Amino acid sequence: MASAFADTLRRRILEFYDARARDLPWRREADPYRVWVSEMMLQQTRVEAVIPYYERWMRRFPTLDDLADADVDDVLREWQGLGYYARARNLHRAARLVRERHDGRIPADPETLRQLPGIGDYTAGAIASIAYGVPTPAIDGNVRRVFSRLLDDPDPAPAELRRTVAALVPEDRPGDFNQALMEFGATVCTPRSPACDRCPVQTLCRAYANGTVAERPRPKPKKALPEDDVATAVLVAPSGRFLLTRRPEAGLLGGMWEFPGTTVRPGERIADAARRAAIEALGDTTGTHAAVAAVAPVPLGAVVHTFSHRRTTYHAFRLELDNEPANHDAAASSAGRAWVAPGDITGYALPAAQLRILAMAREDGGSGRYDTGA
DNA sequence: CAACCGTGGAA
DNA sequence: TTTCCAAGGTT
Repeated sequence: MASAFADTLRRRILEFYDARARDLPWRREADPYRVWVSEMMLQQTRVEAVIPYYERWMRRFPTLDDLADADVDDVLREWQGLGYYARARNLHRAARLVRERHDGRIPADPETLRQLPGIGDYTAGAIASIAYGVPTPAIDGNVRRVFSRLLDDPDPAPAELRRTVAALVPEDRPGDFNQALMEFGATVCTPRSPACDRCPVQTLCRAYANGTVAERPRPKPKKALPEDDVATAVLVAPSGRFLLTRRPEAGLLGGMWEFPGTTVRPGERIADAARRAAIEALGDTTGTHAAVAAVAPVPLGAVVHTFSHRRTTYHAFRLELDNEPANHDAAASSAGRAWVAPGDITGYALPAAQLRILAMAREDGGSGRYDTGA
């Protein structure tokens, strides 16, 4: 139906965008690489949180070649604090794939984009429409919410929603239209307390007419967060270096560095678990097991951290070795283990909770202080 | 398809 | 303090 509804919606949403669009760093030029990076960072992440990361990223990796040439550890270091670290790993891997399979040119076709790691339906549509002017929809949480209200549908079916939006995307300004819908959802048709009194499409909104705006879309039932306890060992050498280990690529915080830690077993004393974490992290090749076993773990305190799907309490302990361990080389970091001098810590990508543990370790200052923490 | 995957700001 | 949840993707 090439209806009055469609025409009015297109016109008013684009008028809104022309008048109210925020001046965001990635909107200054439609370079495909810049659009791609911004869309990856914006996945499940607020605009305000992304801006400083985007600016820094573009100074560090100005082009796709700069990114493809970089080590994954440098990429993760740049992503540190932004969360969902698989995004950074996927972006890095995809950059190399683009160079190998697409002659270094980011594809314009949504289906081709969709094949790259980290790019799903939304991101493929966003890159194609914004960077290349391809008339294809880009349906994110904002767009879903906007149409849930416009149609007064508590739970729009993805396939039908896609058809609906696709029929509305204008041939001349597809990227602006997609961004306009998102901008509208983010600044006017917000999840809580939407600004219906200054809504440019209020007269088109069935939920507004029915008084159901606050109930659209229907929220998903929330699940309780599992909790666990992790004993963390801040293992310090006489030189002041401390041990970091790299997490496996798959799973939580994949590829990030951390102080050695282990989940506390039922009935196990937390200090014993911390010592066990240190011993397991040192591996079989070192002769320091006995030394670790003889050291008394000094409690530094606890850090409670809420992830997307679980709450973890890190119980941190300082363990000071009497003798300097052998392998100090940075080359050892390839083995996923590194003795790091305090001044070199900025070279390692650490998750938020680990940075808090590091701060506690520095406050404690070392030998002789016995802060039992919380 | 449901679970997994971070972080921090707002209410 | 707790709850919500944000320009989603992968398995």
